[in-house]
Amino acid sequence: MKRKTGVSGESFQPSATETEGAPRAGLSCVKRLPSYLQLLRVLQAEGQEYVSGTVLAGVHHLEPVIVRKDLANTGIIGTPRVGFRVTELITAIERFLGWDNQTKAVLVGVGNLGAALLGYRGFENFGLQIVAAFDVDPGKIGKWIHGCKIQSMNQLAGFVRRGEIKLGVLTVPVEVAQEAVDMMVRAGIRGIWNFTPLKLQVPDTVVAQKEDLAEGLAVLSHRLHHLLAIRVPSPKSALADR
Amino acid sequence: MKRKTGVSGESFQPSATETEGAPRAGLSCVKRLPSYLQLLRVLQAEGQEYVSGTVLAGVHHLEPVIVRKDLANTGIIGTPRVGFRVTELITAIERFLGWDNQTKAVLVGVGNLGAALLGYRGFENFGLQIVAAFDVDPGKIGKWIHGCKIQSMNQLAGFVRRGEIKLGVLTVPVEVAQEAVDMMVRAGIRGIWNFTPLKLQVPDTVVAQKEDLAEGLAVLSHRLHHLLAIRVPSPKSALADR
DNA sequence: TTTATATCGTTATTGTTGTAACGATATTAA
DNA sequence: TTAATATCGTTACAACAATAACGATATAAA
Repeated sequence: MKRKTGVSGESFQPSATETEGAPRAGLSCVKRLPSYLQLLRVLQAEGQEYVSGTVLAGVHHLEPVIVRKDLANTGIIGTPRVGFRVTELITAIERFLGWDNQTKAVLVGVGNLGAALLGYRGFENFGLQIVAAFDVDPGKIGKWIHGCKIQSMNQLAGFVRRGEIKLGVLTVPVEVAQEAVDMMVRAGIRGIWNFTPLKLQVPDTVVAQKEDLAEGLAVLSHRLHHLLAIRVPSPKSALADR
Repeated sequence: MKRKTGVSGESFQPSATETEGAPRAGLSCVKRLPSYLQLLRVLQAEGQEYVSGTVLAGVHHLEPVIVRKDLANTGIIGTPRVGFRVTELITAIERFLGWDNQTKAVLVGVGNLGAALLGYRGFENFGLQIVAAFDVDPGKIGKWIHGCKIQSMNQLAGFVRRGEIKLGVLTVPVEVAQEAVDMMVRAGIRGIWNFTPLKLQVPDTVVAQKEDLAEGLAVLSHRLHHLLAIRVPSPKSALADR
């Protein structure tokens, strides 16, 4: 196994800013890892012991080499002609993403979206465990939604400190988003998953990740627009294919 | 047009691999446009007549030149020292994204997430109008959610054909996702906004856009992981900043 | 044993996206 | 009128991501 330290291939980044050791994977890699993980869990359940990068690539319509590079970032090593050990690979990806231990999180803002996220079981697969929900609406406080008691915003800071919660899900109306964020930051939250369309102001000791549905919709609209413009809309052709 | 004495020649322009006219905007551009639009609507409501790319950039923490390039893709032309006319800019972006006319859409799968999306008012700002919802659960069929009647999947094809619906929102459980998609495609749906973690199989007369929450969460986890690893977790420091 | 082949890991090349630089232009101020 | 300046649009350059190419290695077949 070769261990080149700073060759063009993989280590971008002005180096000195990062901590040693980690090859600093690209963003696109990080985004693809969960989809591998999802499939790997299925394979594990089926009792598959090994899986090749080629197979992973096929399912997700990617080039095998991309998969191999992505996986290399997690530190795993495969064997030629065989592939990767499924259990090992799951562990490697989970550790790389910080999903090896369930991360406790609070949810702020129990509207339509907030309630839906509380009810979403899938987060357990992504190392996320929403342990409490907060809102300002007296009509909601005290009620239970999907096994989670809704508490007053006044109780946020205490709860976060006591539980050493590091992660917050932000699903409040955009008008009060920054205010809510300030409270979360003061309470000690270090990462915010932002479902509002606002660019949040946070100190650089906190990371904010914006989840913007409009982005995906824009891409879809734009592509659909082109598609409909290019090919004459003929319902027949859509039928023929599969 | 300038004539620089470049050594490397002029083989740089995006060159017309695409259908005539459009300079073929990048994906990243398309993703940013909605956030500009959101702010522009606010400015319009405030009665602002002009806005500069610099201001737009400042709000979203982007470089002004990126904004100018993005806007250039929509075909708008600004005036130096003044900026862009707000109303014109809104129109240009909406037309570019295909949001100038409300696009009717159906939603398939009224679970937690589906119901939440039905209740989300914001889509009207994105040219999207969900006009019907479908599910297989007899317990849900016939009920109304957020002003939308839930219908049986058997009624999907007829409804889509009669209304000439082109867009579908997919919020079914992953196990039945492909099956639902096949029905949608046969009915004449041309664009699918996919909220399941499955890579859909669609003919190339249909575009499928995957909306993957796990992606964003992965990025957040990974960044948070690094942040917590680098700086010693000290609640004090988080307080100090803003 | 030898050969064929699927797959791995790495490096090289090409393409796409972001940043920097710069001339052009409209408003404001001297 | 002239000078200063903010902003626009474009081009040149740099950083990142995807693709292509290639040697290395483990299994299977001859």
